[in-house]
Amino acid sequence: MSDLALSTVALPPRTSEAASGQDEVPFLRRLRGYLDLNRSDLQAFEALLDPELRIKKRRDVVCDGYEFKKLCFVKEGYAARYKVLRNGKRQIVTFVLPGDIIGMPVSFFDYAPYSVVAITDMVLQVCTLEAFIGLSHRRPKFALALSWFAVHEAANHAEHIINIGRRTPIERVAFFLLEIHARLANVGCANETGFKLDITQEMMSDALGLSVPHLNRMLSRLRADDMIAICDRHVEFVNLRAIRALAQFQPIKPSRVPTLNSANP
Amino acid sequence: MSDLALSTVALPPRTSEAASGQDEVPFLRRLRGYLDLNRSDLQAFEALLDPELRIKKRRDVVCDGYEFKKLCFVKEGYAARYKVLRNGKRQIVTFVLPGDIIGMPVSFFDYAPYSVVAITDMVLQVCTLEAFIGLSHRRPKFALALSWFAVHEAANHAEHIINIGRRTPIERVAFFLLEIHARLANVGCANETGFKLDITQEMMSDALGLSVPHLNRMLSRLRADDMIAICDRHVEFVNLRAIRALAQFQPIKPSRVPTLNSANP
DNA sequence: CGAAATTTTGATCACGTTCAACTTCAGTGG
DNA sequence: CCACTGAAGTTGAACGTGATCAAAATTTCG
Repeated sequence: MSDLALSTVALPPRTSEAASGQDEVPFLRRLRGYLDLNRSDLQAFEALLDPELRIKKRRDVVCDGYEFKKLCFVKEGYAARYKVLRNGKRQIVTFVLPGDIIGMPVSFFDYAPYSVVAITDMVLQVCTLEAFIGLSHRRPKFALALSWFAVHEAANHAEHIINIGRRTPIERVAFFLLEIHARLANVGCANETGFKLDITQEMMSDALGLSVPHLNRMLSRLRADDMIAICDRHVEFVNLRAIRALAQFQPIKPSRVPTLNSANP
Repeated sequence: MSDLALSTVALPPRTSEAASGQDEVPFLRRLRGYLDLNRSDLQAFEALLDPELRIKKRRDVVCDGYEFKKLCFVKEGYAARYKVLRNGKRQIVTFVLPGDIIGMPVSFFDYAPYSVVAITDMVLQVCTLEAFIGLSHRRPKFALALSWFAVHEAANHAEHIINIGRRTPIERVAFFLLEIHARLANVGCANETGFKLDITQEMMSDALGLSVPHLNRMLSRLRADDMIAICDRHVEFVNLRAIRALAQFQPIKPSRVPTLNSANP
């Protein structure tokens, strides 16, 4: 519970409440998975943020080929990072979930190499990349957190590569569902055995490199085999053990940033 | 040869020479693509390094499931990061080239999520992850460099996802060759229009999610269509424009770390 | 030089794409 | 309230691509 009981403890209960409470924003929850943040860190971080930004479903947040230099911490909603090829085919590189950062990696390039589209209505906390860099110089732990973030992202991508490269379609779909569930659970947006899947089958197929009909058949088969149950976009894992075995799913999560005897310049 | 000319030595012209010279180690070349390093930075970095490590071809450097907490900066040689599935199929997530870091991302997990095998004999510069973290606290620019590194890696993975997800086999192979070439060229290990490809077709097929025979046919076709020429493992792009068009290849490289008015703690 | 690894070629066939039609459902205006 | 629209999900049939298996040719290496 009280991961931050150690902060400084100046204030009575408020701090620890907000610090570890259910109502914390997903991004900070994610950060706390990587390292400890004291109250001063939090204040410094929050000082960077612009007012909350609300994005409508279906809006492109980032456009392939245009400059974009912001970090948008996703508080609510889903997005998809994608690219369309000449032949009209679209590949979704990854789904951006609460606790993820839109602008990672696009803001690290002169021109965004991908587009990002909002799948649902979204709420974002925004700061400029420059501001975050500034913070990183003053408090290196934020730079390290950024590294951990990026590494985590790379590892997720690696899993995705393995998934579409060498798994059969049925395994691929199973793995995908488990992965999304794990990522949502990691930021407190899913329960033990199920989650809300606000993603159309067309998008899933574009993420998994399958055709829509075939993806549909695979989902049907998972249902027929009593692995999952779907009721208006809520996915429930009926037989978690079985589907994990099928997908050969192993949850991926980076270790914490090692804490030395801290900053001594 | 004189990669370390810059180490202690207080000589005037040597420094700037070594700083941008052809003979610099690939990793530092890579770093310099992200940000400026002064002599003091270099010394601090080199102080972390263990003696050079030589690895024999075919050796596993990292083993899936075991702890590994080092950063190995590749000076010479190629490696492959991979995972094998239950059915015996292997997916190569990415090839590790000079200037890359073995241990990224595996060292950021409690247990390595992938294996890494040396494809050729290798020369590595090694330090512990902890030591690098320490340096990052003292000099935040290294933490930022690490972020840029990880982001670059994630972006390369994203390209790989797009490649195997939505490109046809022939485009896939073409893209792959262009990508490897670009990455080698970025650290000075390839010439304008060709490069040494020390990777068996079996490995390529495991990276691209194709069968060996089919990969072979695609390579033949690229040769027949006068896109490439291969002479004992040296690939030459005969018609660079054509193959780029075929692959829809766009080189990917992160912008530089923005320099504010620098560290003011 | 012999053995093993790698590349190349061929024949067959299953799998997943493609294309098409149909269903279901939510939203909208007459 | 119902007809209309468009998006999303579902099902079927036919086709073609790329996997699979097998074997030969070639190269690499001990």
